[in-house]
Amino acid sequence: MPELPEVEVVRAGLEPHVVGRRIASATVHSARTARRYEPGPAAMAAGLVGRTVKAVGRRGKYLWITFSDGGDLSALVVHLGMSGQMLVRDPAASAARAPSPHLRADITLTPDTTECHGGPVHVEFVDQRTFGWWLPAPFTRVDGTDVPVPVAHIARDPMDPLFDPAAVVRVMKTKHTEVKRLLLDQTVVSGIGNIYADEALWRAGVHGGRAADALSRPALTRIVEAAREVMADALAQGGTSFDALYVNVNGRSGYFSRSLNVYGRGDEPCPRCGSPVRRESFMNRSSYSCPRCQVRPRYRLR
DNA sequence: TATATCTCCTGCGGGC
DNA sequence: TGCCCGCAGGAGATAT
Repeated sequence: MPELPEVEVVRAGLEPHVVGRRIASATVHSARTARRYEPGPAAMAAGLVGRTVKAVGRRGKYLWITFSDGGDLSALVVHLGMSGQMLVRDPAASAARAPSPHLRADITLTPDTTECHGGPVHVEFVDQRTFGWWLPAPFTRVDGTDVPVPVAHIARDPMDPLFDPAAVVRVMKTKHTEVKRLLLDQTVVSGIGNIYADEALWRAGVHGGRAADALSRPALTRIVEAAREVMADALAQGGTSFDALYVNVNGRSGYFSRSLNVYGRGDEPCPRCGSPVRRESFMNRSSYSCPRCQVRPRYRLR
């Protein structure tokens, strides 16, 4: 599932192929991909044609393409959801084969600046489970940084140079809710999904069901630092992949799933103490933890 | 206002 | 073999 490291791999992979190129054609095949854009998929596609790409940005799990010509909608925000892929193809190769049944949108770009080398490229948005979306949007300034409006409510992620772990800990300390819930709350700290939340909590030795306001500041700091570490490690290995649902722009998978300590390893021995990893239901999804290293609190919130 | 739960969606795997 | 059900989970909407 694309979390921060996976989205960063996609951003870094996309950037050299699209910056300096102009969108020659665009098609948004799925209304669901354009569900957040009121004018609809056809209008979205029409609005993209002729735009020149200046940069590819990211905050947390949100990706955006910035256009150099300004205008009202100067970014295309892309969220990969659970299964979205941004695949860079050779246009001739794309034309020669049958499109993916899960192709939701695609654009063809041609070189527009002298700094841009090579020929046209084709970018496909493939999304099996259709939780992903595209949304053209203007920029706004938040906390001294320009971000697209749909990203304005998203907190800085642990890979952001201006990320402030102490500020995140201060916010967490005020919340009377499970600490894992806060790790998944993108307005508190962004980029963390179910996999990295479980891995960070395991590294910090804290059960995700503990109330954030009942944890000490050092414990919360340990969790936030662990989240940063685990995502940096994952990024170094090209992201996590369990199946073909997460791939980079070339369609290749990352390797970090081999380094996961607890996520998806129910009943397997904890790498630290050997106790069988426990699987629990949390927020309608699975949580994995070590019963010895991460003692479950006696209380239950609510 | 803060927190918790529901809903959207598709494909895979297991059980019957 | 075929059908049904549970599971996976990000994030906005809705409920408490």
